[in-house]
Amino acid sequence: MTVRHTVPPLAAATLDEAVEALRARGMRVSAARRLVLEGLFAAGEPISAERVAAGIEGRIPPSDLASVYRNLETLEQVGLVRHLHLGHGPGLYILSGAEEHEYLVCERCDALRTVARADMDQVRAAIHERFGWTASFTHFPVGGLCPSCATRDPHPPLPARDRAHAHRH
Amino acid sequence: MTVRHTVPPLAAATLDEAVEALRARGMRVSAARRLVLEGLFAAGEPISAERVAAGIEGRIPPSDLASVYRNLETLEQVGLVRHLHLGHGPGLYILSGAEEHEYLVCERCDALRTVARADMDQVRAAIHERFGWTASFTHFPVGGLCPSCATRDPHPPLPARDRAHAHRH
DNA sequence: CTATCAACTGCGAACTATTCGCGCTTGCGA
DNA sequence: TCGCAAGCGCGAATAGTTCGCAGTTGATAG
Repeated sequence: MTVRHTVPPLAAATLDEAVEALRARGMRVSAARRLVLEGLFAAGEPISAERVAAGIEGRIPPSDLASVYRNLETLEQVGLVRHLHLGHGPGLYILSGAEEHEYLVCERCDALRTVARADMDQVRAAIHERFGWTASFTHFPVGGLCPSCATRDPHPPLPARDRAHAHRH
Repeated sequence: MTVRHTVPPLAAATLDEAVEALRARGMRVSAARRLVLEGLFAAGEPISAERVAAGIEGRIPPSDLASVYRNLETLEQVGLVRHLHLGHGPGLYILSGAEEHEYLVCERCDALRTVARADMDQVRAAIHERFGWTASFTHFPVGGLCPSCATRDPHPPLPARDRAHAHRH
């Protein structure tokens, strides 16, 4: 996860394509590495290293967690994989698909919306115009409130799971 | 850091005001708690729990890290404090000032730009119009490339700190 | 087809960030 | 000024991730 988010994405449509990309750079295609790729192809959505190592609910054989992390990092350096953060909890990894995705998360209900990069272009333009920043929501999503949470009371009385100290008697 | 980012902010301009806010909710103002507040007022920028506990380079007496975390959480529940993530590394805490701040980080050079909430309103509007999301960049910043990194080569040849495996012989 | 050897693996331990359990202390209302 | 729950400080636990190292293996040269 220590890979900078400035590596150009390298889209591979299939496992074989990804494998080719690795070989083309003189990198080995070990069993463990191939397994990580298989896992990411099988998952098709952002997934934690832990879940890959555990075998993605039986879809691939379980493997060593440290190796999974190492391979995710390697694949990320190549550009085949990227990671993102959707709130607290572990980092999530995903293949850099042909179509780049960007994300919006609801900080109240954790709803996740995945959008094509192009759908965010107006927003990106607004940011660029105002701040000169070339924004990207692939690493950090757009946070905030989803439509339904925004409509409901935007500030619930209390976070529900802990109301200690919240009284006055 | 487990506090939802949906707690309404509570701005306190001075330590005394913050202390008053706590008392007004029947919460105690212990030495350790006051120290955390003093630290945040002294720092005036997003700061890690670790750094608060260490005494902010001698500006306040050092204190117990677990207590600092507990107090930050408590203060966050009240709305006096919020935290954000600027890349990897520890969460950073800051007082919710009178003027809400939002952030942009450069994912290549780590430059941080702090802007008033109002400055982001056009961007927020663009997001709202397109996705219905009520965006906020206080918890997750806008990621991307700062003006100067975007102008220079947006994809440096390699992340500099690790070019192992990067050859073909 | 086999040997070679650095890349890679798997395992355990280390590390960073954060939280918990618990017995002692203390802020504050009565 | 007393009582006692809120809060403290300490140590241990937990989650997520990385490191060190001895053993294994994929890709190439022969």
